[in-house]
Amino acid sequence: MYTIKEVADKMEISEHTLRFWAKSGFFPFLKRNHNNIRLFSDNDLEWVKIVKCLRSVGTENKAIKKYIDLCIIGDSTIPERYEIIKTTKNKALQQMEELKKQLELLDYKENFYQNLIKNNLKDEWNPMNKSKPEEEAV
Amino acid sequence: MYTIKEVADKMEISEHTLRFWAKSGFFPFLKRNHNNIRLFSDNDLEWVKIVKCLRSVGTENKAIKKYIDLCIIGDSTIPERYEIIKTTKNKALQQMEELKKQLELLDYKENFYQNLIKNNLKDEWNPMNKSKPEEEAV
DNA sequence: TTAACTCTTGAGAGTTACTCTCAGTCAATT
DNA sequence: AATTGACTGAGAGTAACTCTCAAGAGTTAA
Repeated sequence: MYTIKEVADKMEISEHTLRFWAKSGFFPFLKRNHNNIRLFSDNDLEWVKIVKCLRSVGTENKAIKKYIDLCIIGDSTIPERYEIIKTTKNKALQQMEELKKQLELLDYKENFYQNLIKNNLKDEWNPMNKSKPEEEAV
Repeated sequence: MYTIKEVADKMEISEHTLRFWAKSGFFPFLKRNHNNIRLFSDNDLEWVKIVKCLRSVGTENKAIKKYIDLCIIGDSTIPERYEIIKTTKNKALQQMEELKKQLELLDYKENFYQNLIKNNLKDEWNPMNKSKPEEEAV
């Protein structure tokens, strides 16, 4: 059993966020001790993991709650949960592609600046820069 | 020259967001026509591109404004801009790793549900499920 | 054993970055 | 002349945190 702080450290999620998620109903089996303090079981950690996963792919909290509720309902909702996971996975793959594209731009910019620095900031008028250098030097 | 709607379509950013970014000072050279309507040049599109890139990697708007301002100041800020790009790139690479990790979990879940469905939802008591199936079936 | 320190709690205010609504302007079409 | 459609700014609304605060336990140090 783990305190909220331990879970926060272990999962790299702030205590605030964990409390917020708990209040949102994301950890339906989370128990408290006699002092009203939340104690996370290993099973609760699995819920934290899946919530973190869904959030990191941009799933809205409302949709996460829906998934959690489907889990609680039980086996009859397995096909629906399967669809949600598939959709989420596709979203993640799309994000991967987008991130790759942005990394290409960042690579380009990195090289661009590196060259300027290597040449002692003197090639302001390389082909990248047209009539008004300061407008182009994005 | 492009209207805000054309840019919105081309770049897959909402008009609202573009106006919000414009008001935030992210497009310092953006001009208007005689009817006060924003007209984006190809150069303005480059600014949209870099802002979209920085945002998609989670850079705060305040930090983006700072980068834009450095661009406007000119050549003396090249080393600083270079550092920003490098830091941003590292952040993007980290996000890539995180996304890969989450994709593994989603793959696992996908297979898990697929198996349940293939076996007509009958293997509720496979090793994944302990004493209380509904608590484990995350 | 009292004081200091740490961890936790809930309530609620504050923040970021949109996102949307609305009333109004303007140009072009019917 | 009336309608349509793109655009405008101001400002309200929203999601998901993020932070502050006062209060209450338990642990440790003098």
